[in-house]
Amino acid sequence: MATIEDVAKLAGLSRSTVSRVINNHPYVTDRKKQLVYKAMKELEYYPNSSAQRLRKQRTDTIAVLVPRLTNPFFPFLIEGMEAIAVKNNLQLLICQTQQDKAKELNFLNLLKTKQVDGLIFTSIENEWATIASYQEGGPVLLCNEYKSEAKIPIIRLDQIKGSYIGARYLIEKGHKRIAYCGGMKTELGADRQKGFMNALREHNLEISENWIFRDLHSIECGKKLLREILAMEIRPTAVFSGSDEVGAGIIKEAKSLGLRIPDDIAVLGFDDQPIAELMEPALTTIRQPIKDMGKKTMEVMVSMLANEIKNNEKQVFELPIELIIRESV
Amino acid sequence: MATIEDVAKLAGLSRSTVSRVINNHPYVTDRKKQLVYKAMKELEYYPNSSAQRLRKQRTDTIAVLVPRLTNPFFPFLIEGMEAIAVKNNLQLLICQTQQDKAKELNFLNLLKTKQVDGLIFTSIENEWATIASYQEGGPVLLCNEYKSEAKIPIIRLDQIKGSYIGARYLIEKGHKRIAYCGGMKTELGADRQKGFMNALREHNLEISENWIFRDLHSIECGKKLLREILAMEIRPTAVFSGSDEVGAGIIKEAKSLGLRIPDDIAVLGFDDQPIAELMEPALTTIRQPIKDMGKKTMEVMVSMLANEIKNNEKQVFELPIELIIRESV
DNA sequence: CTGAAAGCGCTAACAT
DNA sequence: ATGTTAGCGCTTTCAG
Repeated sequence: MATIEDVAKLAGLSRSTVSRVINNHPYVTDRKKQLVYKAMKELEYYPNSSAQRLRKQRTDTIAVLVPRLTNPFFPFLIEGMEAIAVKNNLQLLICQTQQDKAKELNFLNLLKTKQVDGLIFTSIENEWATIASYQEGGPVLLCNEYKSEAKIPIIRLDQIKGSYIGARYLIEKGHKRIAYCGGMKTELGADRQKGFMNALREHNLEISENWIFRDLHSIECGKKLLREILAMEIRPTAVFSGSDEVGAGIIKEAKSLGLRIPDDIAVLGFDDQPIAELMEPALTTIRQPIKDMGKKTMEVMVSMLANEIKNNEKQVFELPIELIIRESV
Repeated sequence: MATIEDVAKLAGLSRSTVSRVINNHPYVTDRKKQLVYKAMKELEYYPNSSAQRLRKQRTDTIAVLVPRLTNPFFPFLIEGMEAIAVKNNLQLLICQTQQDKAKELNFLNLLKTKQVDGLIFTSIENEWATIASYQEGGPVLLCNEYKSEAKIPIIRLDQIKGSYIGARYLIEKGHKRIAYCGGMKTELGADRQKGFMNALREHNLEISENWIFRDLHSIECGKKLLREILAMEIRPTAVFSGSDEVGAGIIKEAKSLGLRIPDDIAVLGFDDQPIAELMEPALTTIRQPIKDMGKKTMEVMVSMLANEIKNNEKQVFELPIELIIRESV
């Protein structure tokens, strides 16, 4: 493989000049520029990116930590991020944590080993205190999930409001016994539950402990949840399902058991993913502006790389969330 | 940031020795090893990956070109690849071509600039002749889509057989007028159509040109396709839809127009993605062993990196394909 | 078993 | 406007 030296020799110039044309620096005569181009072409020269990175102390790469790509939420989020990244000549390194603490920590080393210039969390597995120490490696920011202790930019939705309007809608439709499905390990999960509870409290409704389901994410989980509900003596009449996947599973299982939706049981989704609209009945759900959130996140990252936004300053960017009314409630 | 030099000084040793312990070389006294570990910890030292790459002339990274991550087929494929990659200390660089020729070509430069050691195509936008010249940069292989001219390993399914068994099943169910949906730009698309046609020919059936649909991929496309079919004078009674997304769109639209499936129109999907089972009626489809294909692909890549499989030798690995009978046919 | 030294390929002062 | 030079941080001969 040809090196910059080979190009310089063939063009009869110095390495510096070749480097200048590679990097589009000014002050190079057109004539010499052509000479360089010709030599590069002749030798099929391509700059070695490791050498460039080592020398420039910059990789123009951003790590994006996601739990898994098979959850369609994240590909959409990435699509938004990438749209802005390409405009700024940044490359994304997509890292699947598989919800594994050790893997997440491992990916943080990308920052320490200078393999990436910045890092974006879209989910958080470890304690924030553990993660915080990695910040020296470069800009770190939070998208989607968040920790209020984190002194960094956060791009998120108002989850309290989201679940509040969802729950209120269920109540307005006459439901008094509503099951809730959502995690409590994350702050996002806690906020969602808070919003849900706020709506219930406003209407003097209560929720019994066994109507609360934790850590359900998949279609299968939704099916199982429905079966559990059906086995209860006092059954909820509606489920706040926390994700469109779980909601879809509930609907699917309900129908195969001969239940009518929303008459026998109402289902509210979360996210507004493609399946929401495909279900029969179509899933009423809470829409998150996923792609916009991705875009905004990358815009903030770009600003941080340009030092326009400080690394260690808390700053919350909140995007709107809305209820999409279909047929399942 | 601390460098290897700092660690060496603090430990009272040479850079070479420190490097040896970083890379787990034999022949380092335990005592000195401990000294090094202690110093590394004290200085919070992490090796600079650009420097390592430059020196080792290796990145332990494989580029994976996919059209887009929002098509759920690809996240599953990647999941399979990654399972094998992590076991072999390889990192994946996931690249979305967005089905753009120029973007695809651009990603090929990752090989020339030595940013990755190998590259995997899961879709192909450019002519093979254009792509072939990039092979010098390192192992290149084809997964899912293929070009028979390509003199490299190919991991694929028997698409001719897949669509043949699908079409035969439709015929066995009594359908004589079957619409076909699929691309012709790729060899994969051509093979699928070939298998489909084979089945028709065996049963002396014909297909009229306007029952053939091209380049449909999304749910929306499926909906539109159904409307077009309904506007025809002589309507097909079944659709070979080429993907579960398109199939789902057809079903959704059919139901909202009050048609019964499969009585009024039968639908056959392709892939067996999660939505296939969720649809009402559930989608009969042709299952591709996506995850296994990903795994096999990465296994072959590992062999190529170890020079166990030659770079420029054609070799086809074919995985099984099967019909999943549900309710839509 | 350990250290000295060379150099991977590139860019950016600095000098002219 | 161009060339000279000094590294970026690391690994790997080679010697001992």
